[in-house]
Amino acid sequence: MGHHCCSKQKVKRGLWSPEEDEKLIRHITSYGHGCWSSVPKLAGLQRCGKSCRLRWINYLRPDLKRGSFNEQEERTIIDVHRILGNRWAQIAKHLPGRTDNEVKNFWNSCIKKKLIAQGLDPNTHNLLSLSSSTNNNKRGLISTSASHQQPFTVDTTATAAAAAVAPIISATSSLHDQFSVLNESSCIDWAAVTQQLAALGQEPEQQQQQRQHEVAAAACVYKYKVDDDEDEVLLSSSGGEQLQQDLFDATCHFDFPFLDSAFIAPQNYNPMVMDDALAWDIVN
DNA sequence: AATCAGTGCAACCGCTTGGTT
DNA sequence: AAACCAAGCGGTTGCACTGAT
Repeated sequence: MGHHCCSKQKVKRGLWSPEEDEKLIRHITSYGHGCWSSVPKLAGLQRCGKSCRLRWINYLRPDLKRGSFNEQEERTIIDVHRILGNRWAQIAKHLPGRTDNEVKNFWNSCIKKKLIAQGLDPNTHNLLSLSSSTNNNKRGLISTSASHQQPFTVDTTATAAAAAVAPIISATSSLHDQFSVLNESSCIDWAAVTQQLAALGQEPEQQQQQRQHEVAAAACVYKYKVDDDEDEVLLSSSGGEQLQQDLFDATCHFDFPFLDSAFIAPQNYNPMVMDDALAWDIVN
């Protein structure tokens, strides 16, 4: 089966030779790539434009960082994946010098297994035992973020809230059965979560910090709701007020806490939506 | 030494998105 | 509005490499 994009041409497939690499590098550094479909002809390559583009982006680009992922990068991938799901290109944007393909491969070959070994569902980041029940819920809190159709869909039922907060609580070992953080009105009592974190004084500082960031991230996701019909983000406060903003506006100006302790860019983000101010408190 | 299974990664495929005509 | 095209994206495949038997 040939490429539909270049079925007319006789194109080479498979691994690239050093000579082909050199031709592509020479061409792009001299003239830029312009229209990719014209690159093979101009560069003297018997490849399709798509293949050239991929080779350049994933392997030849000079700003690529080679070598294995470090601990910080791994942490970032896990944290961003928890929010965004399998949106590799988006995740890669948080890792300078890394490509979506690289992140995806690293996830599939390494991180996934680590999470499973830790008893976590790599798709939902929930405990494996909880995931089976929440998978039936089409609008699970963080789990549905794996679908790029509705990346921030939120289920505000108590079950979903419990599922969301479970990995955070369970990860703090002794708090396994502390689901009291969920109050009767089906909302997560973030202040209680914070209090319980504070009780973890004996936890190593770094671990404590990580845990706090996880709660902050979960708190943020909890605040996002996607209106299926309008394709807009509703940022809702627990008081029932709603602030509507364009999806892109909202996400573009939002700094996830695990990436930067400075957290949210206040000039672009309305702090009123963080009504219980957990995120501000625990980070600042 | 030969074979086999497992793993990691580069590359491909098909679909979607966005821009242009 | 429809058709077309290029670029981008995520899932999947294929192959080279490695370690175990």
